[in-house]
Amino acid sequence: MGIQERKTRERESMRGMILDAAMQLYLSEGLGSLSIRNIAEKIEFSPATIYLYYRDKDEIFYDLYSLAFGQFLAEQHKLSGILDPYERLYAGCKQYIEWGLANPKLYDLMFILEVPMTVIAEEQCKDTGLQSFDVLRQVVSACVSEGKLRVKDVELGSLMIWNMLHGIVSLIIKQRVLVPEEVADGMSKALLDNFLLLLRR
Amino acid sequence: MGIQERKTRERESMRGMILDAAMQLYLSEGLGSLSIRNIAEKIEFSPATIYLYYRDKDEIFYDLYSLAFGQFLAEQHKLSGILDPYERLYAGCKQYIEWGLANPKLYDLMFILEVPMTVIAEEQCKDTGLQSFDVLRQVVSACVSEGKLRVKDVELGSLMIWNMLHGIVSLIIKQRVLVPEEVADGMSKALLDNFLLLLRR
DNA sequence: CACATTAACTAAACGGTGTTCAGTTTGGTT
DNA sequence: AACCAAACTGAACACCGTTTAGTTAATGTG
Repeated sequence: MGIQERKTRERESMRGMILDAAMQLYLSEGLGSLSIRNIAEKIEFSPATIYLYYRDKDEIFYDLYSLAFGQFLAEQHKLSGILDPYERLYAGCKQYIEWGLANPKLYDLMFILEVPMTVIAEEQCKDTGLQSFDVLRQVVSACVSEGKLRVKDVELGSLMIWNMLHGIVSLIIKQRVLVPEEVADGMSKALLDNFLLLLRR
Repeated sequence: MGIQERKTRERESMRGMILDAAMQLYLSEGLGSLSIRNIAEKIEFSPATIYLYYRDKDEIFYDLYSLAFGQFLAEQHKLSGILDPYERLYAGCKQYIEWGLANPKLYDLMFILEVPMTVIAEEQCKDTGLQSFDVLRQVVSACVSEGKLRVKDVELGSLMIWNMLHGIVSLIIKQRVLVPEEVADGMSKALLDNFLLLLRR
């Protein structure tokens, strides 16, 4: 058992090294420089070695996706202490936008890039996505219960909010809304405020 | 002059062939198969020949982007006959979503993918984007003038609408909202209706 | 018509990519 | 010391975008 455990521990640490190198490379050099060979060079192993720990590049990519999602969810979780549902909703939306604008590459990974889903990972991924959406749905549900939102259907209302948040973040990130970086924050906040004002009962 | 014209005509027709082949390849096989070599094979020329008509792959990519945008704008323009501003706004939004869901690859090109902007193309591209946004801004402005929308600032209001539309389309397209294809249309319509109901005065 | 010039085109190469596989090195067990 | 299995890698394959030198075809000119 001890040996088995050590083996899996070593294996996991190697996967961790690979993933770390990949994330560093992706964040600093961009998607174009995220190659198996570059990762290999960074961790000072041969490219072939990576394939002993990851089936293919997609699997690494999926782990990057999970990593990003984990960071995001951790941030969102910090807001769970806010008791008033509407306050929590507002804070969550605000943080969503700010986090997305502050971490465009991670946001890309989570919501924009084609994450090549392995059959195995697909369920897992669906879960991660749903988990995140559930947080939103619950807070919206609470707001509706207190009669604070002009929302008939919780599902549809939550989706609408998410759509708006994603629209704001992704169009700025992808530079379809051309706005100086220092203005983006203010503008997106104004958009959010106006939108939630419409929703508020 | 006649010769000169014929030359440019031939040149343009060659560019057209390349672009056609590229678009066909992109639509049928996806981004991964859109390679210079594949395009060359399709038009039965050597890969090097393509570089006599296009500086690099990015320039082809930018032309694909323009082509997609042109199609989209043509569709939108068909609605300019609708006189009532709110009707026109509603029809435009509905068409935006339907077009996006029906042409996901083209939508990708226009609003999601990193279009590598050449310095020359950048202004042109900004124009195309602004032109499209202007259509929206004008109709929103008209609606506001008639007092039909709860929108204080036309700019912000237009942006908000676009953000919502883009959110709806892109999250479905990128499969972050997992919904069977036949349901997507109905759901997105419900989202749009609910949203515009909030906006309507 | 014959020759010179120019335009159109391509074969081959360079350095990059993901991935595979035969072969070597290494560490632990008998 | 001999063996074995695990860890690792060099070299290759088939792709990619792009460049360059060189060939072929078309044109203009005497």
